[in-house]
This record gives sequence, C-alpha cells and structure tokens, in this order.
Amino acid sequence: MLQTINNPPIIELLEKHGLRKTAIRTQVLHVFLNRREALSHAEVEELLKDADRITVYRTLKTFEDKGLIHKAIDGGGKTKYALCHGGCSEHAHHDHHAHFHCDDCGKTICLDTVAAPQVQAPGKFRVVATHLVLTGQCDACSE
Amino acid sequence: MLQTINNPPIIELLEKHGLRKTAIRTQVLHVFLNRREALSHAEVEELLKDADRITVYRTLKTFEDKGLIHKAIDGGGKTKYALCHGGCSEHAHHDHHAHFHCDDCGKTICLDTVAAPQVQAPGKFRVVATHLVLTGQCDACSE
DNA sequence: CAAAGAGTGCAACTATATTGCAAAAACAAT
DNA sequence: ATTGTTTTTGCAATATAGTTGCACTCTTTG
Repeated sequence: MLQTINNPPIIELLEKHGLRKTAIRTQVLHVFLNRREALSHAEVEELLKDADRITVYRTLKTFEDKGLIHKAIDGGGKTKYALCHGGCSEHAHHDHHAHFHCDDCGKTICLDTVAAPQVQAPGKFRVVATHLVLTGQCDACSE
Repeated sequence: MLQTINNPPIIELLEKHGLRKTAIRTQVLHVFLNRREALSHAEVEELLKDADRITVYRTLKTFEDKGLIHKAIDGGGKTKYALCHGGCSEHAHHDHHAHFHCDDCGKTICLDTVAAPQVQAPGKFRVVATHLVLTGQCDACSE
C-alpha cells in the first residue's frame, strides 16, 4: 500500500491548491519534485509501482486542472507533465518557457530561461498562447 | 475499390520522391492538396472510406519519411500531418513555419508566414529544430 | 468520531498505433 | 503483352494510451 508522504513542501503545495492530502498525490508530487524532466503517465506509473493506473491518470488530470503541473508539448506521441512554478492556478496556466525534447534519450525538459516569443498571427487568427519546442540533444546526451 | 487518381501534380509529387503510383497514395495526396489544415490519421481515414486503416498509417509514415508531408506539432493528443513545401526530402525536413491550433474547432493550420525563431539554448543543449505552436481561435472561429 | 463529500480501485471500453505474413499490384526487362 | 522481381496492400493479432461508471474507502469538517 502507498503511504502518504509527510513532507512540508509537498503538503503545502496540496493545501495551497485546495487538494486533499492523499497517499497517491503526495507520492506523485514527490516524483515530480525529484525529477527535472517532464514525465508521462507511464513513467509516473513505473516509478510508483503500487499505484493504480487509472488513479494516476486522474491525479495528473487533477493536478493540471488545479495548476500544479502543466502539459509539456514535445511533439512525441505521449502527454507529458512538468511542475508549474508559482503563478499557475486553477484558472490559468502561465508557463511561457520553452520545452526541450531530446531526440536521443526522449526526455523533455523545461527551459525556464528560454521564453516563447510574442508573435503576430496573420489575418483573423487570435493567439491565446504560444509554445516553443526545441528538439535536438540535451545536455546529458551531447557530451 | 479505390481508384488511382491520374492528376499530373499528384503523379509528379510521387515520382519526384521515388514512390510508386498506387490508388491509396494518390487518394491520400489528393486529400492533402484539397485541405488547408493538417490532418490526423483518423481524418484521412474518414475522408477515404474504402481505404484500409493500416495502409493509411503506412502511407502517412512513408510520405513523412520521403519528405512529402511533415508532422504538425499542435499539443493535441493526435499526430497530424501537413503537406511539405518544396525543400523537404528523404533526408531532412525543412519546415520552419509555425503551426496554429484552434481551441474551438480543433484544426491545425500551417502559418507559412510565421517563422519559428532562432533560439539559443542554455549550456550544452544542442538545438537541431525549433517548433512554434500558437493556440487560440483560428480565422474561421474568431468571426 | 460520525457524516458528508472527495478520492480510489476495479472492470470494461474506446482510441491510437505497430508488426508479421500472405496475396495483390507496380514496375522493369524482355 | 508476358514474365519475374520487388513493393505495397489487407487482414489478423497485438501493443500502447486514455476514458467512464460504479461501489468502496479515505479525508475532512463540525
């Protein structure tokens, strides 16, 4: 059985977003806090062997809805998530950084220092959000 | 049964990329040439009722490998493809335009006039390609 | 600590995508 | 046009990703 992790930063994150402190949620947050790359459902599941598949899906969805994690677009087939920084809430995500997808190891990493550009779309297109995706070799794979 | 379409531009496209002229391939190209938005496998299948599901998957894959179409990253769950412009080949894709994903109708459209920026990634990251994805309302939905 | 509401786990199901193999079609050479 | 070679196609089976309904359990609040 999964245990609730009693780690202050994790508990605070959940409280701040109005979420109940359950075993799965603390475990999933723990995983995200200890990884720099974005994680897919399958990866979270792999790291939390005793967690139920469907519950992991729902946990990720809930975290996204409440502003704890955001989807990281990377062009790969799977949805990946990464921790939000302050500023995201139930009502809106504000992650304007680029995501780097490594063609070698497949990892997706948030580049917090690289901002997505402001662009002007032609004609009547109304741009609400901009995503910048870089692909190539990550720092670990380019050695 | 699907018929081979004997349309000069379609035939030329296939010949230029060293592909055999089969019924499915001409039909799939026909579909792409008559749509401005990027298409998912499901959409192509829907438009080509008599085509075999698996063959459509393989046709899309082949076209991508040979440089006729490219994946359009849009942040949605499904792989979408759009026609390449001249300049793409078996060896490399050169589509540096932005893709617009409409939150309302779900369509993904190549914005040929909007270029993905050149960006400098930090540290040892080696950037090979840059993708710019805009989301919001497309010209048709923003009326 | 009990009631109410939220979250979890299981089963069943849908959608998306890939692989192996035999039959069919396209192409090149006669 | 006919044949032989190679590529492509169609079917079956299988893999991977994600969703929904329902009953049970846990967290929270008074």
